[in-house]
Amino acid sequence: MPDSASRKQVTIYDIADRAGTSASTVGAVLNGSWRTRRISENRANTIRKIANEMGYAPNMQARALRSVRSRMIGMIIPMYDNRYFGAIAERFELEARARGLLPMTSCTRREPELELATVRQMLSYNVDRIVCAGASDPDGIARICQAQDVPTINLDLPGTAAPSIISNNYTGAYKLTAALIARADADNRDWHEDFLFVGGRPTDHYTSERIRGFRDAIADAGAVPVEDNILACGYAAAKSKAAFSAKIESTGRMPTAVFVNSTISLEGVFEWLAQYDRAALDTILFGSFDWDPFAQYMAQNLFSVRQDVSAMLDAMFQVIDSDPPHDPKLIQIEPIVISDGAEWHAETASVMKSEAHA
Amino acid sequence: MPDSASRKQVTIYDIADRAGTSASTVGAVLNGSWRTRRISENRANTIRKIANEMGYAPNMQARALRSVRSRMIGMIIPMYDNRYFGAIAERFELEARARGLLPMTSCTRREPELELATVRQMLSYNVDRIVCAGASDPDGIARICQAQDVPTINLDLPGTAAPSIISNNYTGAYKLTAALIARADADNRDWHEDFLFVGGRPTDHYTSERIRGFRDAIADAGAVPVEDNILACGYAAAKSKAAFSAKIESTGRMPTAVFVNSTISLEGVFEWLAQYDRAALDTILFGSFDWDPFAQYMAQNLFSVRQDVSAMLDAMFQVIDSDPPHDPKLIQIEPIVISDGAEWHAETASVMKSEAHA
DNA sequence: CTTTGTTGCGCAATCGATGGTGCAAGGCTA
DNA sequence: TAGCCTTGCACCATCGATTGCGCAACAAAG
Repeated sequence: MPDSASRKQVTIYDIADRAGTSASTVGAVLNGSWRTRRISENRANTIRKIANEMGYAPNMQARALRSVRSRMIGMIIPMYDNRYFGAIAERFELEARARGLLPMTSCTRREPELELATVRQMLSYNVDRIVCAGASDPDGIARICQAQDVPTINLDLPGTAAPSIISNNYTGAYKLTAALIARADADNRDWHEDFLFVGGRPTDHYTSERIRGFRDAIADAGAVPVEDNILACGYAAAKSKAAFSAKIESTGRMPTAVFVNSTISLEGVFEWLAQYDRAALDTILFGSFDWDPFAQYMAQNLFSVRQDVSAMLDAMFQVIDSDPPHDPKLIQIEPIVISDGAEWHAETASVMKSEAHA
Repeated sequence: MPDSASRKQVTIYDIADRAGTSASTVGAVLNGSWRTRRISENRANTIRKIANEMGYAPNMQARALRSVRSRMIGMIIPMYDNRYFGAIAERFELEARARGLLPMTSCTRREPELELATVRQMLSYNVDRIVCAGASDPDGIARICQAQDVPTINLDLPGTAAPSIISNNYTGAYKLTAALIARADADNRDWHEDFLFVGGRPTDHYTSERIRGFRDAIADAGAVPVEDNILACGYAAAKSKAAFSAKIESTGRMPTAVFVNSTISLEGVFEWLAQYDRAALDTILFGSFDWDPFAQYMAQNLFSVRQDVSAMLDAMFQVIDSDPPHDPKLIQIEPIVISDGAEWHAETASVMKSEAHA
């Protein structure tokens, strides 16, 4: 029916013509406000029928222009290259769509400039809300968005200017460390001098919390954390590989246990071992903060922290759905420690001294 | 400056007020059409200065409403849970942004219904173009989009109604199979009866092409492909695990080599081996169609096909940028075989009989 | 001093949906 | 039968950017 050049989309005006009514009536019927506008049941039915026949779909640009709300929700996320962020993106899209929102996710590679540019671009399109997952500067983004009355919410990394939903990195690291210690003790292996922490930046929230959990778990096991064993060398595989390599060279022996701070850093450690000491893959106790299916099968003794993406996103959408809006507050979700594909339960959890924020 | 409720965004009217000119002049200056509208250099400069001061950003909804083009480009993709699609999404966003387009990627979980619904939703927002990556029914989608004059382009899976950029699955599978055979021969191991193909659906394009490459490589090596060894059991890890398990039980021995059709299927195979025969991880020759960093370190002898995402997306954007638009045509990009982290070169490549499409 | 051109810019319609307001027709009461 | 209320709908301004058209001012030409 629509001739190629002239008419691209069916509009309420087209429907109004066919139905012999006005566009405002059609609009009211099709957007659901017809009851309050006192359109008769009959007319509503005819209009809906015609709209169906003609294949009407609202022009969201026009709707957004007029009503200010666009029904789009944006999300920035560092990258898609690990299971954690992949799962976040997937779940986010699912939940957004379930609410009739158009999800717009964009990966910003942990580059602060790109994060800001992307947020500004999203604001240009009048997104109703922005989720900042693992953003470098969530408060800066929140400020820009607040200027345009667009609420934000932080995921994975906390901010002070908007509600934040994050994993409890402290307890996750504590439990992971405790699990490695329990296994080492069970195997009668001495870990006191040979327990490494590899990867991450000491300045970021994740890493500082995880190091705190690592230290506390060691201390609670009656040992003294060896500061030289904490190699917060950055995340990149190449960096963790280099740091691990240097450490091995300087001590001249393999560690008993290694806490690796991110799967990307774990890649580096595994690459080194696959290259220079394959056998060690079966003897070293690995702890990985973040889970990956292959990593899980790779080493004999790998414990992983799997962040509870479901729970995090449920909590986030609960905040989003809430009315009136939440104050900025921090919600921490407990991650899960996994060993051999199953959840690991800390018998030692009770000895944890301080779960509170530092 | 803007009081919270009244003014959310700076508009061309605000700027016009301040500059003492008309909105159309401001609009022309800020969208670049001012030269053809004969606005003086001076005025253009003042307007730009004021726009900067006031932090102007165009309302894309309004622009799209008027000019029909939205400067958004959509992409549907099956999932984010492997490196291949993750890399595609990341690269797509990068290139789109470089062209001033807002990328909108959405994962549709290989569900045809969800794919169509998502496409329709994107059309509602007037996206300028849609990329169908790994879509179940690219031609169906193309038809819907053509009705609204929105061009589509297929990635990863071909269609007939729009240009398609895909990996050469046939040569990839051929080379991967040849690499495994070469290794087995070098090790003096008999593979003739013990070469499995695991994973995928025999009806989909990927799988049928890869099976064809698998068969041809075996035939070209002078053997007869064993049909019972082709376990196209679906992709899911649980399915490949079950199929692999059943095969082992029925033959009572480990295969010499396994061609695994997707990393997700590889997960299932590795899971079974990690559970029941860890030692076999170091003896079986694995071929994985798709690359994963951990899988790469996992087994002693793993060859992977890494699809050339860079080349694919370059080719795709070349088609997108081209004017006049391309006819539907198929562009095949050669994937890369990787062994021990480095590209593997087929000495045997020359014996490949038919690289042509079946 | 009139005609013809050029430069520089403003006016107003337009895209499609929304929602305030107005108004006719019919029913009901006084 | 006038007055009033309810029902049912249409009219029109509006959101912000784009664009065809027109017109004033000034210069150059005749």
